[in-house]
Amino acid sequence: MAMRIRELAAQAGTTTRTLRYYEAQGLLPTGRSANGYRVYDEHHVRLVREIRSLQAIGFSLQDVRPFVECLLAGHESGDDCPASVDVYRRKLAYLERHIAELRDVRDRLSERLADLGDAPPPRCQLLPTGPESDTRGDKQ
Amino acid sequence: MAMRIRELAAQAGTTTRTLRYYEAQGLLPTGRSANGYRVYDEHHVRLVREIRSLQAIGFSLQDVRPFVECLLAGHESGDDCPASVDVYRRKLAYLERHIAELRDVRDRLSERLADLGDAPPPRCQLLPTGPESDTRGDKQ
DNA sequence: GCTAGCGTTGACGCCGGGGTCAATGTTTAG
DNA sequence: CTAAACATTGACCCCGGCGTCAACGCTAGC
Repeated sequence: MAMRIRELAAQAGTTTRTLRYYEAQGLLPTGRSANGYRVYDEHHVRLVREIRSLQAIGFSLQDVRPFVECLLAGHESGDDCPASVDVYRRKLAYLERHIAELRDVRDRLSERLADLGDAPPPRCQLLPTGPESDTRGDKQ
Repeated sequence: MAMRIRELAAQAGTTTRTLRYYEAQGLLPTGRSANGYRVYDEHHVRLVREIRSLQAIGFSLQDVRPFVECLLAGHESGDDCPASVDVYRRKLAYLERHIAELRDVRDRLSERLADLGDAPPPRCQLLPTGPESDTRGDKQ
């Protein structure tokens, strides 16, 4: 089941550039054949898919690292290791905080929107209407 | 009440670099005195504060543009114009979608975390344990 | 032998919102 | 007169996750 980079990209649903980038980030241990070509197999397909799905959930590549190392250490699932679970938990906590904050912003925003119907807009010159009508006498 | 860039930065709680950047983005119409120095007044303080507070809510500088133009058009509040209200509404819609998505992710994540206690981890070689133990015979 | 289509590395570009430096000009206080 | 403290413009740097191009090597089919 050996394959080269283009094939892996196809099977994992990504690009060759991305795979080389993962490798450069230390997330994708890669064998080489005699001519220097990268060689992969179905385990790599699984690994890259894992990375991609974690990314899709919102994990950065740095977040993904523990999962990868867990898989490379021989565990069947990337989240079989405490470091990965930690990442889960931190992400979860971050999500809670973030969701709460966004809700807050949303509430304030919808309140502003609701208030907009009430107050009539009294005109008033805030700035001299633009840079072109230069009626400033700035002698300092 | 005329002031120069450093003073405006202080009053608006930001840096001179940021003010120049806003100006380059067309968000801060700026007068010049005879020596070429930028000249501002209290209206600019108000304007920059408006920009900053909108940014703090999560608006990009592009989002902020309609508010600025609304103020420059002579309205008392930046959200007195339909374009600004539109930005409000789009942001609100975006927030709803985003919050829903994050909640979804959070739920799936906490479910994964909950499942981790159940299944015992059966060992299995996923990849050859690392790049250094090169026991591959890839003659292709 | 030649071309097409793979592969390799290296390097630059992009996006947003500025930080930071450099070289130069101006004003002001001592 | 001079130095400090301000101002100006221009340019490069940062972050993450790649896209894209250049210049080159390998291999297959005709």
